[in-house]
Parts: sequence; C-alpha cells; structure tokens
Amino acid sequence: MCTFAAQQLEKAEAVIIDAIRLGVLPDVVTYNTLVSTYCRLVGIDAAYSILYRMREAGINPDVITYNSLIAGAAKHCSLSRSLDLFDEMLQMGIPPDVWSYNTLMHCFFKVGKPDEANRVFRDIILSNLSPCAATYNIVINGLCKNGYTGNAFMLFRNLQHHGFIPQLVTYNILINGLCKSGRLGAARRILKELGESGNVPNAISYTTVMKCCFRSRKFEQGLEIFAEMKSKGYTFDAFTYCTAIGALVKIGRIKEANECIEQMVKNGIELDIVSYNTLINLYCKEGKFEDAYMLLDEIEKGGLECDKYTHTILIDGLCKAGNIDGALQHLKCMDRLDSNLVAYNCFIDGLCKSGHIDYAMRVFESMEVKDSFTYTSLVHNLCKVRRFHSASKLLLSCIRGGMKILKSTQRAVLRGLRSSGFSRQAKRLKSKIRLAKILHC
DNA sequence: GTAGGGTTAG
Repeated sequence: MCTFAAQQLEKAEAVIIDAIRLGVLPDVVTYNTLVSTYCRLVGIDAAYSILYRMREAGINPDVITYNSLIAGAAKHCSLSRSLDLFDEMLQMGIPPDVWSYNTLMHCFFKVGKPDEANRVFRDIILSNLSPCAATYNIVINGLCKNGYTGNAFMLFRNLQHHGFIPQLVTYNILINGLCKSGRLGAARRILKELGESGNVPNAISYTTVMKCCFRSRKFEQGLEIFAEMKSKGYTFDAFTYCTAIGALVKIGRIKEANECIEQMVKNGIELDIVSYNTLINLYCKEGKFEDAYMLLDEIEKGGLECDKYTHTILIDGLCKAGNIDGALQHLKCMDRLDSNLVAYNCFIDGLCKSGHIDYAMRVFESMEVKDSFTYTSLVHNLCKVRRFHSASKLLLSCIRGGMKILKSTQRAVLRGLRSSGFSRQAKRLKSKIRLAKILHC
C-alpha cells in the first residue's frame, strides 16, 4: 500500500474513533465502506477482520458487506475464498442479490473458468433476479478476456436485437476485446457505431483503438487518432499520454515524445508508476541516465514503488549503453519479483549488443524459463558475429520446443551457413525445421 | 458494492 493510501486509511479510522467517543456509533454503511477500502488497499484478510469488529459492535453484515468481500477475494484471484464467502453468506441467511452473482461470475471469468461463469449467468437468467446492464458487461468482458471475442460480439448483437441499449462501457469492453484479438477493422467500426449510438466515445474508447494501431505497427493510423482526439478537445489523461509517448519512442520520434511529456506536466497530470516508467524509458533511449535516476528518487519520495517494468526498462537501457554492472544491480532487484523473463531477455540482448556474447550464452544456459524472444535475440546476435553453427543449434531447439521464431532470423541462419560454405548443413537444417514444425502442428 | 484504456525485450 502506498504511503498516501495508508495515511488516508489511518485518518478514516481516527474519524471513527472520534465519532465513537462522541457517542456516534458506526453503522453497517460505515463498516461496509471500511470493508471495501481494506479490500482495495490492504488485502482480503484485513477486510475480513472488519467482520469481527462489526459483530463485536453488534452490527450484522449485509449483502453489500459480503459482495465487497467476494469482490476483494476475486481481485486477489482467490476463487476458493470467493466461493467460501458466498457459502458463508448463504449460511448467515443473507440472500444474494444480482451483484453477488455478478461478482461471482466476474471471479470465474477472471481465473479463466468461462464455463463456470456461464453457469452463473444462466442461474441469473433463470432465477427471479433480473440481470442488470453490468451483468451483460461482465459477461461480454469475461468472454473477450477468455478468448471468446466472437461469442461476445454475437451476444452483444443478440442483446441489441432484444432491446438492450449498450452503455458506453459496453462499447469500450467490446472495442477492447476486438483490439486484443487483432480485429482492428471491426474495432474501428464499433467505435464509429458508438459515435452514432447517442453515446459519446470517451478517451478510453479512443486510447484503446490507438493502442491497437500501435500494436499492429500502424503508427501513422494511431497517431492520427491521437491528433483527432486533440482536435475534438479531449482532455488527455495519463493513459492516453503513455500510449502515445510509448509509440513515439518506439519509432524514434523523440522530440515529439518530449513535447508530449511537457504537455502532460503542464496539464497537471499526477504521475503514477506507469507514467514514470514511460518517462524513464524515454530517458534511457536518449541515454539520459542521470535524469532517469532522478525519476527513481522521485518515485520513492512520492511513496510509489518501482515495479518489474521500471527495472526491466533500466536493464534494457543500461545494457544497450554498455553498463552491464548497472544492469546487474537492477536484475538483482528483480529476483524478488515473480516474473523476470523479459528482464533476462533484455539482459541477454543487451549483453550481445555490447559485445559480451559468451556472457550472454552463459546467462542463457542458466535460465530455467525461456521464450521465443530469448532464442531470437541470441540466434540473431550469433549470426551477426558469424557463429552460424551455434545459431543453427539454438534455432532448432527453439522450434523443437514449439516456439515461434522470426522468419528473418531463420533466414539469417540459413543464409549465413550457405555463405560460409555450409550449404549441405543449411539444407539439412531447413528440413529439420520443417519436420519440427509439422510435429508441433 | 460492479464492468472498460496506458509502461519493457527479439
């Protein structure tokens, strides 16, 4: 929990103590507010302990108390806890409302159990609880997040036929689903439909489509959307700025990225950790490491915490600038964090790019988990220093491991073998690749 | 009390 949140929570508790002293006793609404706040800022156990406080004070929890707890457990991806709380609520004789079911459904979708979620959805439809707009939003969102964007789209259309009027958030959910499944054209059509529906698209609708353009490397199209937002007078938030800045950095338009930052600061946007990461990334790409480290201090002073992105961005930047020791320090920070594959991939690529390819190979050997980025980096860089036989070996083990590797990297290995007089090996490698791909079909 | 967008690597 960040310092600011902790202080606010402390203040809230102090107000309650004062109120009790003055003879004003907290009621169920007060406790429910505490439960949801503790869920959000501290954790499910802390929130659950509020239940004891309520009971001690002689106040019975209600459906809202339990809904908050179920949602809190879902937030921490604890399905069993959510289910236990649901049962506990039933045992206490508190009848669940449509929100209890909504939350449970959301929970199933979140942990990747769409069938169970659909069962809850059916229960809502069959029960005498009427589904609300959020019920449909949760189902459409859940289907999208679980890889059933097509079904989500069908449900959306079906509901429209039955008189359901989608809300702005419904459109945004669908746009996001379509974008994430690579259907940029459909997403743009829905964005247009949203504009004609009587709803007004918001920054979220635009930012989602803009991001999708960038992801599919349609940078000009994405930047056009950014410009359109500007001309329509949208107030940008950190999300919009970070999306645009990230893309500008990627295509090397550093000056414009800096202009965006200026605007962002001028507009008084409070920087969160993602915004800081975006800025640090820009400074690293410019080689301004002193500025990047100044931001690290600012993060700490502001009560925020660096995350895996912060360290990964620095590892990448420092390595590429040849500062291996600096990168190693951040890699050590990452050992505490659960996922650091991207960081190691950056480290390997950076080592190669700064001329330490054997060091990179040793790091590679020591890694337990590798992905196609790990292999591609090494294979590509081995080709660059004309070590085609090692590259060929790694390329094959990558494909045999069922991972994809860039076509250009494959071509570089084959071309390298041929050009250095190993045409037969190249031919053999090609057929081995073909076989490995068939086996993984 | 609920649902939607942003940052890293080949």
